[in-house]
Amino acid sequence: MTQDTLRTRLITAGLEILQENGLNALTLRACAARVGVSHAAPAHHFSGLSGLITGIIAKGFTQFADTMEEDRKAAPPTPLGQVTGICTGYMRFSKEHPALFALMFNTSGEIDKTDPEFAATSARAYGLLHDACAPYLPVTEHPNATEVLVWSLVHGLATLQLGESLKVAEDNGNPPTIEELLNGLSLKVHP
Amino acid sequence: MTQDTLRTRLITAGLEILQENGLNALTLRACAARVGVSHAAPAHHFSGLSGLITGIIAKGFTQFADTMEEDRKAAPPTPLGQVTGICTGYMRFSKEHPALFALMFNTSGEIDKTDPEFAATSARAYGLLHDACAPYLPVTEHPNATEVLVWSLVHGLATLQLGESLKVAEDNGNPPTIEELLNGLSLKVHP
DNA sequence: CTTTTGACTTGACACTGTCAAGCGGTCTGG
DNA sequence: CCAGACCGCTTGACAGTGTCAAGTCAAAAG
Repeated sequence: MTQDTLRTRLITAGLEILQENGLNALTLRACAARVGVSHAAPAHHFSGLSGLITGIIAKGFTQFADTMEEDRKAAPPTPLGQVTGICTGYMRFSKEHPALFALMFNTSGEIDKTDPEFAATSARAYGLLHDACAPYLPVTEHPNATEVLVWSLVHGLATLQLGESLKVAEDNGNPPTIEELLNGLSLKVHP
Repeated sequence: MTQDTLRTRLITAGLEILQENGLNALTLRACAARVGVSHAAPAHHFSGLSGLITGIIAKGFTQFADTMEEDRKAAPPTPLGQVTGICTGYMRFSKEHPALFALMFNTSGEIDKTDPEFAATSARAYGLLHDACAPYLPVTEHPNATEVLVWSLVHGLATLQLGESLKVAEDNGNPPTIEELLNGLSLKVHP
């Protein structure tokens, strides 16, 4: 119990630090200090920094999936409405939690992908996108082509927008929205 | 002269460390040690670690543009051939230099975007993609919609593939290639 | 009541980036 | 010709990081 609450509190502290002070402020010692324990306490609940990060990311994927599901439920029940809702939630999460989003998709490899909690929460997030793409025909002969297309598109847009890379392409105002781009794809539903 | 060569050698050392030992091995002291100077020598040529990283990224964008241009020149001179060549080079660079690619598009914000060398080399890379998309009609009413669509798509695919996130969507073998996905977009050329 | 277990602390270690001071050449001004 | 300033670089220190070993201390177990 005490063990479980400290573990949970450390993850919560990490999420708060991420939100308030950004990615490079996320530190084992900072999490411990925020919770009010010694700097070595986290070692009894996580396998080092990478373990804590894995726990934070697992929790992050839950929030991520919640955000996507929220926007999906508020969208019209048509195939296009559902996938647009998922992608709108995808974009919204990346803007509301930029540091967490960057950490979750960090390719630096400091994350234990065999962690069961991580596997479960990330699978749920992927399942939402998968289901939203299911009504559509594959855009190529590859069976998963449509979901890979949509996922790559929304993820690339979120990442580039977060890094402000897209600003060079915005000679006039804002970039196109994910909703506009999805409309432009003219996806065909399964007959 | 000596100043310029040490600056260049530090950037080269950083690129090598990135390639050989990954992102978290990239260190001011490691770069200095590899070149054979003291740990404080880099401070005379870069404004701290962020300055060195900016220099490495600037050089990285040159290699990035070279890779894209190389594949574009080897592709058929049709609009679809050219944009496919650019995107193939984009994917190839991300696979051949994963750590550098991750660093270049790191949203952690430890990079000085006002650096003139960075601005120049990144602008060249963007220009290649921009030009390859120029023959196509915008996919929405937004004038830059097509290049944002293509850029997001290829960047998302590269990033997700690098982080091995796409593996959950690959029930059967490999994911669709960027070439297949571009074909599936059915982009229309300007009349 | 004693023992043992486990959560947590304390203290140390190597490593990081950054800063101040100093050294040793080279170039300049007289 | 040659003192003095300058500049590239070194040395040494500092706070901060993750990680490990040892110790503390209360609660559970015998």
